[in-house]
Parts: sequence; C-alpha cells; structure tokens
Amino acid sequence: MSIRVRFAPSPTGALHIGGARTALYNWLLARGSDGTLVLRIEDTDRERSTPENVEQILDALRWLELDWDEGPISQSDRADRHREEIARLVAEDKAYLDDGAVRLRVPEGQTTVEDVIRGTVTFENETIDDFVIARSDGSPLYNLAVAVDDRDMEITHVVRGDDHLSNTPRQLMVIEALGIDRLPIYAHLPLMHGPDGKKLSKRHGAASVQELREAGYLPEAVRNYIALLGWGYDAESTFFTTEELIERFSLERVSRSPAVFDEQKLRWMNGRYLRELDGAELTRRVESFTGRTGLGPAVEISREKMQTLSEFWPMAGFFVEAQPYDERAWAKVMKDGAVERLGLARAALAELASFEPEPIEAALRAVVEQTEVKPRKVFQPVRLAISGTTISPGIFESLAVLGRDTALERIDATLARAKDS
RNA sequence: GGCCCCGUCGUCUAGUGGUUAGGACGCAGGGUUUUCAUCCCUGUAACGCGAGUUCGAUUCUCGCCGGGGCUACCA
Repeated sequence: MSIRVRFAPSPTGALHIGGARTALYNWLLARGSDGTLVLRIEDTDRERSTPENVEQILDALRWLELDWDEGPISQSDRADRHREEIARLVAEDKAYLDDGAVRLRVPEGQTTVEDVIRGTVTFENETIDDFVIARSDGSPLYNLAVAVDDRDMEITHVVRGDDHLSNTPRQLMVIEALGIDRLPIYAHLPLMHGPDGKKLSKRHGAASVQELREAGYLPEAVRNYIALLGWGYDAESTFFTTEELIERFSLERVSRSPAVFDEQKLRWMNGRYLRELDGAELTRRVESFTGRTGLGPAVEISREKMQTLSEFWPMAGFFVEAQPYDERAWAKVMKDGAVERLGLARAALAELASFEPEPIEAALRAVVEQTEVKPRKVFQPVRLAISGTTISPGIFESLAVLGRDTALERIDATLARAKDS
C-alpha cells in the first residue's frame, strides 16, 4: 500500500520555516515512495483563519516548489461530516453534552503513542480531562476533526510538529471511540526555535517563507537548508539536490532535539547555490527579483559577490543608472593625487582601440607603472567614479560592461566634482 | 502546578561501551588579489550536572538542572 501523507497548516498566519519544513518532509515522503500528499487547511477556528492566510500559505508552498496531489481541502467545509460523527458519539454515550458543548468521555487506563521519532510515549488517561469536541454552537473542534479527516482521507503517516504530541492521545481516544481500526503511523518532528531558544516567531528575523523570498533566497537553497534542520544523511553531506533529498530522506534519521534557524548558514548556502546557476538562469532570477531587464552582463560579473538576489542591486545598480557618491568613500579615495591619476586613467581609456577587459587592464596597469603607486591608487578612483562607491565587481570587467561612453562620462563628472570642491 | 518531549562546539549536525569526539556555518589568522567577495590553508570551540552499572562511560539506568510543548468551546 502506498503512503498517504498530509500537510495540514492552520491558516492563522504566514507559513514560517518550521511549517515549511513539515511540508517539505511530508512532500519528500510522498515523492520518495510514489505516495500521495494531501493539503488540508485546518480552519475549524473560523475566528483566526483568514482567506488571505490560506492564499499566503499556498503561495509559499508554490514558491518552494512543493506541490500537492489532493486539496487544498478546507476542514471547515467538512463540518457536516464531523457533526455526524459527533452526534454518533453522543448517541453511543461516548460523548456528552456539557452546557451545550460536547465533551468526549475519557476512558480509564493509559494511551500509548507509537512514534517513529520519539519511540513509545505513554500517557495516563487520568491526567487528561474530558475534552471538548464541539463548541456550544455545534462547530467541531480540532481534535475531533483531525481524527475523522485522517481516517476519511486514509492518511497512513501523520508527520507534524512536536507541539502536537501532547494532543495525540486525545486524537487516539477519538479514533478509539469512533471505532476506527486502523491507526496512522505517527512522527513528531522537533520544533524550530529562534536564536534565543524560544519558539520561532516573527521577532526572529526572516522567519516566514515570504520574508525569505523577499530577502532574495533561492527556493532550492531554502529547501536544502531546512531539510538539514532536524535531519542529516551522514557525517559529510551538506548539499543535496532535490532528487537526492527525495531518495535519501527517512523519518528514522530525523533528530529529536529542536533546531535553531541560522540565517548566516542559509546565506552561505544560498551563495553557493547562486554560483552554481548558469548565467542565463541566474540572470532570469535576478531580473525577476529586481523587476529590471537587460541585466545579463552585469549579473555575470557580479555572481561571485552575491549571497542573495537582493545583493545585486546595491552592488551593481550602477550599471543601470548612475548612483550618488558615497561620501565616505569619496573622502577616502579622492585624495593624495587621486584626481591626477583618474585623469590619466581617463585619457588611457579614451585611447583604447577595443574597450574590452584585457586592453582595459593593460591600459590601467600602464598608468600604475607610470605613476609608481600601488594598483589600488589608480583603480579605486576609477571605481568610485563609475559606481559611486568603493565596492563593485572587478573594475576592468565593470568598465567593459558599462561601455566607454558611459564610463568616460562618469569619470568626467567625478573630475568636475573634484575640481569644484 | 500537572503531563509529555528534548539536552554533542555559539549554530546545524555525525558518532561510539575504549575515537586525537568528525564535518559544516560563524569567528580568528594566513594565502590569492584591483575593492568587496569568491576560492584555498590553518586555527578556535562541545558530550549540562551528580550518582549508579562497568575494567572503562559522551554512549546504558536513575536523579537533578536547563530548555521547550501541551494542559482552550486555538490548531
């Protein structure tokens, strides 16, 4: 029998990386076994669930390229089905009315959860009160709905956050009361914490998938990174293609302890993914991210300097339009004869037969020889002139991409400004 | 408070009844170098504490401590 898993987010907010990881693991399980992934929206709390949040979650999943086979199914749409079971439980006296709400009768004894990740976890039933399965307005509650839906949807593996472990015995009791004879296999993933060790929240920086996207991360890098938050294949491997992830992922190797999201490491990994992309693809992504076109040559010479897509524009925006001078950079560079050297560089560049990186380099190095200074004394004024700052892609390549006319124009503007001041 | 889960470098992790406790990020230093990066090299740093079992515990058991979750007519 092939596996059927579900990702069942509650649409009470954005999808953060903890939820994204749960979705990923479920997806890997389904894709790795010719199984089925059901997307179910757990919106039995109408007060806190919004259509906007649902859409946001779907967007996040699509961006991460995690597709689903069934759904999205809105749990609230199945309320009639849930009510039917609640009525049956009441009729069978397994649940009872309490001031209009319906409570399940918690039986005597113990309830044991067999968890792939946690092992056997036993709860004494006496520590669990008769819990509410329907509000007094008749609307079904989570613990009831989950049990019914997982059964109706024939879910074989329930893979979810550890915060659900304590509720699992309640769901098991509902399942028992309902007379369901087949139990899903449970796997409770360790929670994700913020850098302060607390439960992940908006305060912990780029915690939502949407924020990661806006920060310029690549979906494949995010997938690889979060896969490693709570799972490891061996002692050495860090980079996994999606195919490798699908092939190698297993619940048995999921760790039990909570993980902390470390954006530094994601940045590093994202940079590695960025540099692996071929020129056309990287350009496509940068253009899509910045909303600009014609970026190809600039992207090509900037690639090894970027960790995220968002770093392109601050560093290479000058290729598209002149940037204001960074005054600190100006003060640092435009002194001790920099103006003269810039003038010499300008003249050398103007005479070039071919405005390509190699001849440009030869010309500028000739100026270095001539003036008997360190190379940077010549290059930095030129860099400042064309980019407005001291940081840019390689100066020879930058000049070539910018083109002679624009380059000379900007150098002239810089010389004029230096003269005025 | 009660119940449950968790505890290896700062972070993500590998690992074993006997290992120089491995890798990665970060950080520090060095190399390459036109800036910033990339890249390469070196270094830094961990088994929470206390008992018990054992010839020997990071590893097994118990206790403690610490962190987290649940305990809702939230999910």
